[in-house]
Amino acid sequence: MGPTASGKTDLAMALCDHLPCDIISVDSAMIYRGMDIGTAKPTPEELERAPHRLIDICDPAETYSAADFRRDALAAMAEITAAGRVPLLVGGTMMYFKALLHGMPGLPSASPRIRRELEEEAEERGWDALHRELRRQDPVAAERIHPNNRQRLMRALEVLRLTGKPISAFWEAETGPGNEAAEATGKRGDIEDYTYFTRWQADETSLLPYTVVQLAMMPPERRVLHERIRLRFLKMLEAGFLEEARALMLREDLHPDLPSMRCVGYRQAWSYLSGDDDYETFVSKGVAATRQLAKRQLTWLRKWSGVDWLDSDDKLIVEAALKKIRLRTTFNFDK
RNA sequence: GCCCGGAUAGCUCAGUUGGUAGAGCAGGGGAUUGAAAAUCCCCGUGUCGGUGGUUCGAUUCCGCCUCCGGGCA
Repeated sequence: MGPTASGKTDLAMALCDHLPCDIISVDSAMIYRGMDIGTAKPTPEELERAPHRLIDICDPAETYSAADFRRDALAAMAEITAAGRVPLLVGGTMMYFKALLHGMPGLPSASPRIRRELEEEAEERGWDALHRELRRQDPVAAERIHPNNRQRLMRALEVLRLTGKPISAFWEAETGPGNEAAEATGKRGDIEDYTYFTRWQADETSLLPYTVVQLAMMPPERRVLHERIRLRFLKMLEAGFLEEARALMLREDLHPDLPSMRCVGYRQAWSYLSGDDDYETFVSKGVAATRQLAKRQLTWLRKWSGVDWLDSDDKLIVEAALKKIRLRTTFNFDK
């Protein structure tokens, strides 16, 4: 784990030279085909050397979710371990790590139809009215969801309409065993991807049937990371990032509101290529958006429990990582 | 050389009828339960270019100086 541009891919590939590992990407942007340069995806040569799973699994017109990731990652981990090897999960999408480690309550999948309806209602009645509706039907959720946060507000109302239950009941279900709401939900036939774990333990990683070693990497100083981010963005431009973005834009079926096109860099490239920003503005916005992403990733990591920290500037980072792995696991890597 | 504008937060600028100032962006902190590289919340002291003068008090008015635009020679 680590913020963008901290060097996760390099370390992971080096670890593969020492350990019988197969890599699983934990990255909500690298899942998209045709989005290579801007996502800092490993090169074809690197992928040849160290194959990554869960890369290039979606078309940019598609959506993917944390729950999809959890399902796919668990399947990949089962395959890898069945082959006697060790899954190495590498990425910076902390929500995916969380979904994998802690599980997800049995919530219904997104419904484009209901989201469209809610958008239309908001158009007529205003978003405040929708928040007041949530406050009436699910005061617990309304308390935790800021009225300005339309995305979450919409999700809470969506769950309410799909299941007739407040989303907060599912949150509570996750933190205790044998919860009534969770069990009731489990019996519903219209709920997909039922992944709720009734087994609940205090240990943060206990939901997975694996020994988990969590390594987080980051430069000791933020400004070092900022400089790496700037240089990497300039490198992407040299490598033809704008041509890649233009090719996506030329597709009739893609638009700027898609999750894929909202990815850092692609969103700013879209504005530039549409003529909304000049080149200089595009570059500075792209770099700033990447810094902001790194900041949010660090907010997750700072409070993450059970991580071993690595200094990404450390020349001996591979050795340091190996040491921590040996310390925390009984797996015999020498065999 | 002369004339006219500018000079205020890291950047772009607003403002102060004279009582030491505030927006956007950037930056920092936080939240995060099926869009998460998403979405949202909170955080604003800076010799108001320098220096003299007027004034109880100047970032604000006046003089000079420096720098940056633009114009005229």
